[in-house]
Amino acid sequence: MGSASPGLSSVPPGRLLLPPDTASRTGLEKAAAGAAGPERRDWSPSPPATPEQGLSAFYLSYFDMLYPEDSSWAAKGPGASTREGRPEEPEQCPVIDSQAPGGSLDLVPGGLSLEEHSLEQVQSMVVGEVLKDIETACKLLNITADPVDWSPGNVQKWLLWTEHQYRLPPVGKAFQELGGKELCAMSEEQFRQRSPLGGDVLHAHLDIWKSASTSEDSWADSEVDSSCSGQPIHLWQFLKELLLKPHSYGRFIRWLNKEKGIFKIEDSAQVARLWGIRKNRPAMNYDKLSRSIRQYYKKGIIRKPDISQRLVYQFVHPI
DNA sequence: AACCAGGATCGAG
DNA sequence: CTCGATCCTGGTT
Repeated sequence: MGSASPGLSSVPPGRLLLPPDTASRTGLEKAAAGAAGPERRDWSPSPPATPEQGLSAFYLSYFDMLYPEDSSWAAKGPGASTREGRPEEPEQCPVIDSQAPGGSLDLVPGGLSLEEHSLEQVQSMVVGEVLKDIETACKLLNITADPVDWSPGNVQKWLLWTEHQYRLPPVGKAFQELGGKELCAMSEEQFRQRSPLGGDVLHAHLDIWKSASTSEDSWADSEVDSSCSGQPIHLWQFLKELLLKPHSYGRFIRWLNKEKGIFKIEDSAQVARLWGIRKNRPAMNYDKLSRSIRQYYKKGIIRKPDISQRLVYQFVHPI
């Protein structure tokens, strides 16, 4: 049992989307069941705050892949009742800190909608993971994150890789000569026609890439703009800004406990880079950024949480 | 090696 | 004067 459930933040880059030998089977099914059927993904207790259509569809499935063991509430019999046995809303999501499995963090004081808050944190984390994995895959395959830009060769690479990751029957031939644009325009039905066995799953994964890359775009241009508001922005404001958009920045910085204002910087270099861009300070790095954060200690704006962890800070006056 | 704490200095506003 | 950038020393993980 120890083999599964990898430490999330310490996963080797080679892992990519899902450990082939642990959760591959179930994860695959979930990916198909969760992401492929966007019509009936009403599992979310509260409507997502963002307009992104596809994203919420694969939170569930992805969450499953990441936590093959702890997802009993969504577990379906292998191959059994896939369509009927639709998972209930998660009553209580497992604590989702990357490390610190033992003490970890106390989620929510209790009382109000625990599911919503936990769900939010799950979402921001999962989105971060998804984007990270896609980023890794892009580097590995030397393709862009946006499938629309893929050449026929890129499409083949992606197919090969996805087939390999998810143990799908090889279907490259069926999609030969197709560019990214055509691929993205294809319906799930058309995918199935070309590949009766794994077509629906492929389509589901392409969907994930599509929605992930659109959120990437919004990240790209919002990092330039929004400084045009005028007066100089404060670091703490900037950090809250990033935290407000987990879809865009969730892989860089995210809430560990929004109610308490506890957040974690997941990618210190990237956060520093964004801050440098915003302030037009190309030499910015995390060393300097963190020094500025430390200046907030005495001003009572940010502090270290009670249980001090690396890269984890806390707003003194959370909203 | 990366993170953390905090003193010192400097420039912009 | 405030705020943040930069640099630095020294400690911790």
